[in-house]
Amino acid sequence: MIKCAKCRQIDFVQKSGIVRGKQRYFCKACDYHFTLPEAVENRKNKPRHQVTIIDIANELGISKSTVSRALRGHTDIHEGTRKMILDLAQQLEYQPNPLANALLKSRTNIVGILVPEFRHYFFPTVIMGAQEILSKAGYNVMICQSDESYDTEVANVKALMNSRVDGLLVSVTTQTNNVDHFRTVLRKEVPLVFFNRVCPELDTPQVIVDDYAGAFQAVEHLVQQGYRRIAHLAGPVSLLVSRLRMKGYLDALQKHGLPVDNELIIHYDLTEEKARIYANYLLSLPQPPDAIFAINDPTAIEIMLVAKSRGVKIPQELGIVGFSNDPISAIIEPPLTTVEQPVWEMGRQAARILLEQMENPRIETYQLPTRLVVRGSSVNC
Amino acid sequence: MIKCAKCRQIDFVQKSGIVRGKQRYFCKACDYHFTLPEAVENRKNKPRHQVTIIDIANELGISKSTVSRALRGHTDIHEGTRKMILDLAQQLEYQPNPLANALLKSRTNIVGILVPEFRHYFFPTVIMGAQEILSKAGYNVMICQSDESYDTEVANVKALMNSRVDGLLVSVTTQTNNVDHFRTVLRKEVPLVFFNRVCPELDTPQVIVDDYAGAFQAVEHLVQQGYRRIAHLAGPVSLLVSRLRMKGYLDALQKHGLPVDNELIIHYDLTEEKARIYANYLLSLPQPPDAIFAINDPTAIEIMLVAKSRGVKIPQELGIVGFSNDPISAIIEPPLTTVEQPVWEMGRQAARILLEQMENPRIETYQLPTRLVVRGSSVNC
DNA sequence: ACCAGTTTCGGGAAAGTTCCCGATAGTTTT
DNA sequence: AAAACTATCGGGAACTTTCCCGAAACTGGT
Repeated sequence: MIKCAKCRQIDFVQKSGIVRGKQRYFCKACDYHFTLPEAVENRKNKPRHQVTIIDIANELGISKSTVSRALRGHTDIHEGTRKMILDLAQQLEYQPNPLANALLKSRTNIVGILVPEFRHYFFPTVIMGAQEILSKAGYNVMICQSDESYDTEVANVKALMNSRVDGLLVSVTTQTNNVDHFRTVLRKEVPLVFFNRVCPELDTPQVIVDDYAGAFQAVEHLVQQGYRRIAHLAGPVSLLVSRLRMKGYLDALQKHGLPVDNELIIHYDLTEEKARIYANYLLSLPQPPDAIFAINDPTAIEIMLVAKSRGVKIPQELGIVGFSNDPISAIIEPPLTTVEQPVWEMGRQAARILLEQMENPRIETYQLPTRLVVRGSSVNC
Repeated sequence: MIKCAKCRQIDFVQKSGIVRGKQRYFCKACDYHFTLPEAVENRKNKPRHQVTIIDIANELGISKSTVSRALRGHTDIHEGTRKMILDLAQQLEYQPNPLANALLKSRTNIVGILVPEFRHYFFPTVIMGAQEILSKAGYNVMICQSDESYDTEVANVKALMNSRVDGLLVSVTTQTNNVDHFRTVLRKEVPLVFFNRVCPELDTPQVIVDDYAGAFQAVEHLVQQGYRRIAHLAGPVSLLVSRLRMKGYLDALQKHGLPVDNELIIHYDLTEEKARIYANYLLSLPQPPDAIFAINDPTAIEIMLVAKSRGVKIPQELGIVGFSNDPISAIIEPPLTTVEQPVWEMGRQAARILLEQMENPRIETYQLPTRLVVRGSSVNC
C-alpha cells in the first residue's frame, strides 16, 4: 500500500488521478495530495558548472556580497580579505558571468554593426576601424550583413535589438526606403549612428564624407583633362550618397558650361551584373560618352573590364574615375583615378560618436574630407 | 527629535555614527539601529522598462508561469487563455529577454568567429558562408580579428569565452605556436572548429582544402608550361597550410626531375611589405627563378606588382601561380593562374560541423576539393 | 455524494551578479 | 564609560525567464 508523504499513514490514502503520466494520491487524513518521488538517478546532471562568486564565498566561509565587493574593487572591505578572495579567484580561474550582469544592468556591452555587404574593401575596413575603438572601450561587436535586402535588414535589426545590443552602427541597403525599423530602435532609446549610407530623415548622428566636393573635383578633373561627354553611373536615388555625388557631378558640368545629357545618367542598384549591363549600354550608344564617373570603385572597375572587353582604350577613348580608393584601384591596369575617402577613420569616427551618444545624445552630421587621387585611367595626354 | 522607526518613541533614540554619509540612530528601548528614510524623489528612475512576462501577467491577472507557457507554445493551457495572452503580447510588442534565458540555460545562441584579418577576399567570404548557416540555425555571430598577433588572439579567445559563446570558429595567426588558450576552450567543453589555418595537434574538427593536391597541380602546371626554375614564396612553417602546399611543391618538382634549390624557397609572415621584399630578393638573384608559386593570391599579386615595376615580363620571363582564386585574380593584368578553393563553402561546412559538434562531438578532419584555374600569368606560349 | 481522472493554473526555485542597507565589532571622543 | 563614530561584513532584493510540482476546478461515472 501507499504511505502518505505527510502523516506516514497508509489507511486514508486513495488514488487521485494521473498527472503528467504519474499516479497521484490523496490522503484523507491530512487532506494532502502527493505523488511518489522519483528515483534519485536522473536528477542532478548539471554538466559543466562555471565557478561562481558563490563558490568562492562558500570556500572562504564568507558572503557573496563580500566577494563581489572584493572583485569589483569596491571600498568597504578589509585589505586582507580582499587579497584572500583575489587569490582564490585566480586559483579557481574565476570568470565573472557577463550574462548575469547584463540581465541585472540591462547592458550587454555589445554593439551591433549592420552593413549591406562585406565582399569589397569598403565595409570590412570601416568595421575594422569601428572595432578598434569599440574594443578599446570594452565593447564586443556583433556584425550582420543585410545583403542589400530590405527584408534582411529589418530582420537583422530585430535580431540585434532582441540580443539587447547597447548601440547600433548602420549603413542601409539600396532598397531601404521605409525606415520604421530604425524608428523603433530610436523609440527604445538605443543609440544609433549611421555611416556612409545614412538616413537623414532620422534624428540621429550620421557620418559621411564630403561626397559633393569629392564628386565635383572628380568631374572637374575629367573636364580639365579634355573629356566633354561625361557619363555618370550613379547609385540608387534612395541613397543620400548617390544624390550628393550626383549633385557634384551636375554642378561641375554646369560650372564648365557642359550640357547635361540625361541619357548619360544612370541610377542603378550597385550589383555587379547591372554595372556590366549599363556599362555596355553606355558604350554602345550612338554617341557614347568619352568619360564615366562611377559612384564607387567596384563600379568603375566593372566599367573598365567591360571597356577592355570591347576594345575601348582607357584613357584615350574613355576616361574613368571612381570613388573610395580601394586598394585594387592602384593595382588594376591602368590604375584608376578615384576619390579617396578616409574609410578606416570613418569607422573610428562612427564608433566614437556612438560611444559619446551613450553618454549624452546629440544629433549631428559629421563630415570627413575627401581627396582626388589622379592615376592613369583619366589622364588623357 | 528623532522618532524610533520601530517603537515610534523618541526618548531613547541617540545618534550612532555615520554610515555612507547618512546619520544613523540607535533606539535603546527596542535595541534597534536605523537611518532616516530618503525622500521619495530620487528613487524609482528606471528609464526604459522593457515589457516583461510579468507585465503581461499582471495586466491579465494571471501568473507569469501561465504566460510563459502560452508564449512557449506549451501544452497544459486553455486555448482561450493562450489567445488572450498572445494578443496582449503582440499589442504590447513583447520581446522575450534573451539574457534571462541565457543565464538560466547557460546558452547565449552566439557563435564566435576568430580570424587573423579581413582585409582580403578570403576571410570575409568564409565568414559570410558560416553566417548563412548559423543564422539559419538561430545563432548570432560575434566576429573578432586577431590582426595576425598572437597576443590579440589570446585576448580575443578570452573575450569570446567570457561572453559565453556557444561555439567557436577559428583560423589562427601566423604567430600561433602555443595553443594553450584553445586547450582551455576545449577543457570548458565549448565546441571549437578550426578552418583553413588549423591546429592539427588539438583534438577537435578541422576544415581544410586539399592543399597538397592544389599545390602539386599548380607546380606541375608550371613545369608543363616549360618553367624550370620554380621558386616558392611560402607561408610560415607554423601553419599546416604552408607545410602542405610546400610538400605539394616539392613533390611536383621531384616527380618531374627538377632539383630543389633552397635559395628559391622562402617562408614569410604573409605581410605585404615582406612579400615585396622577398619578391625583389628573388628577382635580383644571380640566377633568378623563371616562375614563382605563391602561397596565396595576395602574395602572388604583390609579386606581380614587383615584377612589373622591375620590367620583368609576365608570363614570358616569369610565370606566376597563386592560391585561392580571389576575384581580383581575374581582373589583374595579366590574369592570375591560381588554385581555386571553395571559400564560401568552407565557411558553410565549418558552421555545419560546429552545429553538429554541439549535438554529438566527433573529431574529424574535413577536406574540400581544389581546382586549378589556368590564366595568363603562367601560360608561356 | 463520492471517487477517479483530466485540464488548467499558480507558487517558487534557479541562474549569477550587483547593490542597498542593516548589523556587528572595534575605536575614538567626551 | 557612555556616546559617537569607523571599518567591515551579511542578508536579501532585483533582473527575467523556465520549469518542476503541487493544487484547484472541472468532467463523468458510479
